[in-house]
Amino acid sequence: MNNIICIAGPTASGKTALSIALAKELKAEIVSCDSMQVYRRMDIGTAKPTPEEREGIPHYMLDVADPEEDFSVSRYCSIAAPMVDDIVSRGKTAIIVGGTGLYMDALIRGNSFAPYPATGRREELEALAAQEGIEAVIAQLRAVDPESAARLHPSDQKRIIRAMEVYLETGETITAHNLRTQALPPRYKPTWFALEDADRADLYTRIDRRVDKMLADGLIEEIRALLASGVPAKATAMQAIGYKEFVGALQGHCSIAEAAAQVQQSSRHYAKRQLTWFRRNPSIQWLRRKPGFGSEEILAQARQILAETDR
RNA sequence: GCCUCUGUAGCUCAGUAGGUAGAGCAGCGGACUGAAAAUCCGCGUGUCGUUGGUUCGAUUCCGACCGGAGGCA
Repeated sequence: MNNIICIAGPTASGKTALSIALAKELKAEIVSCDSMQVYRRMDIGTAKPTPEEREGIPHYMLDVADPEEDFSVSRYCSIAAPMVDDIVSRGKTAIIVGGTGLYMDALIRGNSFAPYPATGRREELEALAAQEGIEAVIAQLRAVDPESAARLHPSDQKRIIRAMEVYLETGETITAHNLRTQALPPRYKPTWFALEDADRADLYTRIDRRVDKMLADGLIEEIRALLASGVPAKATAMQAIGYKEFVGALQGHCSIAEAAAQVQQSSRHYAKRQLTWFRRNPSIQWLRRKPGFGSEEILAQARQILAETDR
């Protein structure tokens, strides 16, 4: 039974169109898995499906946070998992679709995460790194969790600090935590799909066009409204590609045209990283888009694979 | 028409006192457990414009030619 289907893929690869077409055929409901579409009032720049595009299919995990809030994988899972369970309990299929690989894997595997430090410890560690250098933090980490200290690249300050704070906060090293949680059986056993262009250049062309369209659809106005309503320019949500660059332009750091080119560039890089993430998932069945393929050919591929796995 | 500068990686440019060349960006590959649209790592052969000459050896020196930029008329 395919009562849970995952659709992954890079940005602008056609995930939304496929998910809705499939949902109509299967009478399924859609659970978004996107770290930026969770934010309200960020619609154009996140390519959130519009109410019309949704064609009446129930969508979950869209607009579940305000842009000034900090969101996280763990928060995503804690809201999304009950929704998936609910859909399945009603005898329906849940289609989990999105490009945030970490969120999707965590939701499927049912990962548990070490708690966020509430004590200002992260700030302390960041201050230590700023004053004495990251080596000071690495030295601390090496003393309690030599595996992490060796595994993490010295430049990856974010993960080094996180590894140290997990230990300080919980008394368990992140190495031990990961080993323990990864040994747990996965929460779901979905049918996995991911979209990829046979020719990468086609993807990049689509990305460029999408950015142009976002601008034409009023992305700048959306960002202005966000800033005007008090969303800080440094909020996590404002780190989103397509937002941070135009915020810079609005602050006078560059022209809108230059920012747009930067958004296209960042999106291409991001798409590549997404592909890298999904490629290591051996369960994924790749739907390859050849030049000239429309959504119909992709849907046909998915339909065929589902028919085979359903037997 | 004459003079000067210029032609090296997809792009912008270094460089070789003659021993076939290297940065940034792009591109490609990878990592990833409470910021993930974040964060981080790795990968540089290209007719050195074309063609003659000098030389053991030329991308490097000389000539001609073909592009490009500027100047003088």
